[in-house]
Amino acid sequence: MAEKLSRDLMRGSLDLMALSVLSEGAMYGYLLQKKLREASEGLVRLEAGTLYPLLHRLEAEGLIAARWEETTGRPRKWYELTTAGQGRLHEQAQEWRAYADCILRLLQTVDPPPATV
Amino acid sequence: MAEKLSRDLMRGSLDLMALSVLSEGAMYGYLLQKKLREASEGLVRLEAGTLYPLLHRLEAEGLIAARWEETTGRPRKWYELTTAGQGRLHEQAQEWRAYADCILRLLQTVDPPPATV
DNA sequence: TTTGTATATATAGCTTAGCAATACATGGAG
DNA sequence: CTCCATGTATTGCTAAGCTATATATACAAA
Repeated sequence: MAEKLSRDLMRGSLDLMALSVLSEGAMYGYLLQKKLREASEGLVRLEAGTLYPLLHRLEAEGLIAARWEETTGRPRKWYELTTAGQGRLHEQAQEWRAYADCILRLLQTVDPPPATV
Repeated sequence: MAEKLSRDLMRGSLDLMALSVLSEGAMYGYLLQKKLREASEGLVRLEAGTLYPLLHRLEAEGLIAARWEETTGRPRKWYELTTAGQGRLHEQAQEWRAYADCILRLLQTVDPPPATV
């Protein structure tokens, strides 16, 4: 299992990651947590104290919609992307790519990859 | 001029960016601020209230060393990478690349680029 | 039956990074 | 002389992620 990323590195990208995973389809929190951990190969491990406030915040912003499912077995709160959430996802994805390009360009001058002979 | 990145996006990467720019050579704060802004094409604009506490923090961690230069013109505080700082720079650069790979992989499934015909 | 564990959600409080606002001082241009 | 870019610094605010804690259920093991 890869080492977990530092908390500050993930800051500001967790919204994007959550929206991204949720774009696969409706999901409840605990499942999202596991999916994100698997999709990131263990790099991103959301703690419960991060996960639920995050979901509440996204819901308050109207980016995801929640629905309790209490009939089948254990009660779970299912979330899905709203139209606004899909829009935000694409915006943030684009911003993130620009951001990554910028940093990777910076790092290139610092830590050049081994010359290809 | 490109739009400034959201504050949270940069969080956790500013240390890396500062160390990265400082790896070009000794520099004082105000110059670092400008260099980073130019190198990022305006995406990363450090505010003074971010810049100086950041430098103090890096110095307290022993990653950069400071020296006042008061003889020539305006007094300036020059910083340069320590050996520890160079090590940290390479560590964080590697961590950052892993992080970027992870997110870009996530985004790929979400927002596939237009098919190349 | 009881006990333990993974599942499932939630919140209070702490820490900390980036920022706005403010302060102070200097060099050079007009 | 005045104004502005330069140059460093600090106080206090905000907000995100985390730790710790709380609560409750399904299921398996003893």
